[in-house]
Amino acid sequence: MAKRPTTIPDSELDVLKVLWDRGQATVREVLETLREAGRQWSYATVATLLDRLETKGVITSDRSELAFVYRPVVSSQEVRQKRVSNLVDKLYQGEPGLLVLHLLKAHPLDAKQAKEVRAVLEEMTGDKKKRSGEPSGQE
Amino acid sequence: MAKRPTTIPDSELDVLKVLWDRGQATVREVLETLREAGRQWSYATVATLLDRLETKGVITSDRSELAFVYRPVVSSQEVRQKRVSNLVDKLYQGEPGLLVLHLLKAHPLDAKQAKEVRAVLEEMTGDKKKRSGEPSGQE
DNA sequence: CGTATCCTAAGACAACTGTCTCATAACGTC
DNA sequence: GACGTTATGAGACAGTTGTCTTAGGATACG
Repeated sequence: MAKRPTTIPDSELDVLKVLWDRGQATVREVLETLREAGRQWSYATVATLLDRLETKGVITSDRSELAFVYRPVVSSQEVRQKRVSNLVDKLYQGEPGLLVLHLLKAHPLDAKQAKEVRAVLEEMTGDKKKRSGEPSGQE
Repeated sequence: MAKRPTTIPDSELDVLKVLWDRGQATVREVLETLREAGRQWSYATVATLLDRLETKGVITSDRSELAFVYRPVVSSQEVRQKRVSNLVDKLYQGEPGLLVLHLLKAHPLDAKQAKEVRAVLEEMTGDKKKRSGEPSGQE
């Protein structure tokens, strides 16, 4: 049977986010960070989550020190990309535009972001030439 | 321990989508529709999925006929809304604007949708007065 | 050395997902 | 009214997720 695609459940995502933010961290550091953010997990829970992430190949660990140091292997970009695609496919008939409209209608943007969005739109329609080689936007 | 929030996994979502499309359907009808769409599930699988959806309160069944007729209770809007919120919270720091930007950068819209988006933006920034009474977007 | 402390390993365990098998009840038809 | 068709019901079963317990190894420091 076809191996299910690697999926990152919510709890693992919370852990992964900490690694994205700090670049790397030990179990305890992740734990502390999450504690501050309100997640009341036990040490073992965090360790398990990190372990599962590593098994999935999403992060690696440096085991040369006593406490392993974990580091992300995939970027938040990649994960976001995947989640968004999935959402669009499942609920927006594969039409990202529908999701954009939905978002704008449901949550008004603040002025700054509205301006940014408009800028992107400009570029898209005004500057028609396909800039397909664009190296996937950095934020 | 707090009951986990009602979640609709992908397979159930596929079934639910059929109900949204057709308004209502029996197990067999759902099965046929999914078959045509390429989903090779057994009758029992579809029945289970419908059953689980009903348990979750997402759909209801009319049991007066031999074959139960299932009908959605929650709209696609609601489900979409929830999924999007979750995505934004988990991966876009609760900032819908970031997701919008991401979407626009990653997938150019076609002209029609671009225009629509612009229109929504206009309304948002130009017409500042809170028109909160707007009857929650019909598509 | 002794013992408190921190770390990982192993795995438990219930709930949820993905899928299916089998039993059994209702129906339609000759 | 017996037979094949279709339906539901019950539940099996492996894999995933959410969370933790317990055991045992390494470290630290008096």
